[in-house]
Amino acid sequence: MTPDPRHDESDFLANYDPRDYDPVAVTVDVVALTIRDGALHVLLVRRGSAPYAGMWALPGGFVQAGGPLQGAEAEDLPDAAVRELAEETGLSAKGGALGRVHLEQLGTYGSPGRDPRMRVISVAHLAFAPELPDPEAGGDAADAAWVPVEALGLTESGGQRPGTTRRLAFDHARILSDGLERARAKLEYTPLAAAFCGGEFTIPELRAVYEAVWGEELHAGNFHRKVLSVPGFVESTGATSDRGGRRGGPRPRLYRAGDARLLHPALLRPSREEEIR
Amino acid sequence: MTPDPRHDESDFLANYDPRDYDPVAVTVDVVALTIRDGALHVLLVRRGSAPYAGMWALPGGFVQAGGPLQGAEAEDLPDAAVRELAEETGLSAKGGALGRVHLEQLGTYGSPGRDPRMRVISVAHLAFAPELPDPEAGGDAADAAWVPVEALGLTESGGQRPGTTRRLAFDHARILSDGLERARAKLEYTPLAAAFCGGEFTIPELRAVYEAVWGEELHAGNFHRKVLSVPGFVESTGATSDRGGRRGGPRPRLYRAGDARLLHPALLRPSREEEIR
DNA sequence: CTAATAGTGTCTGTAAGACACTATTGC
DNA sequence: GCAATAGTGTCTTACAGACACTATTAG
Repeated sequence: MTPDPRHDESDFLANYDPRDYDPVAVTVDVVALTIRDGALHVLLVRRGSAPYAGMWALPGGFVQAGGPLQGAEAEDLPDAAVRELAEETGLSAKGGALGRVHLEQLGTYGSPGRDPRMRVISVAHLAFAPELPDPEAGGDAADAAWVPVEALGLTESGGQRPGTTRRLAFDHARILSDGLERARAKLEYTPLAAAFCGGEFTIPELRAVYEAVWGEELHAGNFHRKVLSVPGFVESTGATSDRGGRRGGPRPRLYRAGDARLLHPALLRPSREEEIR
Repeated sequence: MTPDPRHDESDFLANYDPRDYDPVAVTVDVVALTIRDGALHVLLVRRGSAPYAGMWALPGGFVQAGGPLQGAEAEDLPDAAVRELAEETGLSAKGGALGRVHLEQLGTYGSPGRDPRMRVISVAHLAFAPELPDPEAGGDAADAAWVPVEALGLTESGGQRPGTTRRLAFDHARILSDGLERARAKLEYTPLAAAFCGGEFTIPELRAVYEAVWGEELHAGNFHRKVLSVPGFVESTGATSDRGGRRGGPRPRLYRAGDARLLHPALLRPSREEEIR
């Protein structure tokens, strides 16, 4: 427990000059997912300035470091993610439309050369949102929209198929692919599918979330029984929806999210045989 | 697809001056785990300089940004993690003792104030290693050692119990707790337990890995059957160990890691009932 | 009316966990 | 010899998926 006397903290700060170091920028990017018309959508902005001007990108931007030069308060990473979502889409943060989104860290992307301007480390986040209004472009964004994930032609290797009209900037195709895989996995063992619904939802609505994220049809009867059998997944409100299914059928009952943080037993995807090896 | 003409890339670079921005530093830290004497150990270094001089910390350090000031090549995040492991422990990288460790990104920690010197964003990594030699302190480290995780008195909330002698610097107790939880979860649905063993191992050795990481005893017979029944988890070498169990018993057969990347069905922890809510 | 849907019942195959048992080893 | 261990057999229970069926709704 003998401190090395070569340095102490005041010594470091007295001798430290940021101009001695090559600069690194830190950004946050957000993969914000929602369900619209039964299909999985991601929030994208069209870039208004170089690099990749005109291409589509995940909403994001620089983290406020805090310090004397820019005067802004230092912000935590999740706060930066929410701020960027709000700034570039016109959606209001706390208490507003963004108040009910689930947000978690996805991963950090820092390969040299991923941004042509300088060394940029991006901390990607993943958000699950209930149906939100159309965004309004703001900040550096020339446009902003909920885009069907299907239309982006993502490949397993983190790229986009040739011929896809909406091209993604930077390594955002890779980040989005990773976010989708995380979302698919999280639906298996957490109750986060409910984060895509509002406060109250029916079991068929919940099933539609699973089908949209997994891209597979599920057996309605077995799904219904499974959801109710997992302790804490959903709890009944006692009420009944005021409409039946889209093309007929009885009025489903209403539920809200339960208090479980993990699903046990998990709700596994039907066809995972291919991914195992 | 009309680029906003206000900026182009050369414009940005011509007007960009890092001195206009508050500096941010990016570091990598590594939670390196191994099994020694049937107990889970983590690699720690004792800090030789402020801040937190004399306290223990995860091995880690600044990422080489690349650029004219320091002259170093820009390095990718995983490469930085391996380099820091090598520098601070004397273990040799590629091809050497570190060649067979599993390394993955754990998460990024960037709360303002987590480093008293300046704004520091740390990209934490998680490593699973087979039994490695004792490390030799290097770089800024006054000491380096494999430390039993049990001796660190970690609490669920990411702190350390009062009275624990080895105190962890920065938010490293939180990072280590997160790494342990990730490790426990990964053993359930991936074959990564084999990364803690050498190239060949017996089923009882593999069971000892699970018991050390999960902190629970497993039923030997059922574990044996389960491991062999999961396709691709292990494959037989045909050989037999040259010794029986520590206190007698037949000589177990030898296996090596199979080609599965996911375990299906998963090998679930026995007592997860408490964690669900 | 017709077709689709919500919700429940039932059956079957698979797998996990408890227990039992044998054969083989270290000490 | 004794105690511990590797590996296998068997039984019970739980659960996922397939199928069937009824009641209720939209159009």
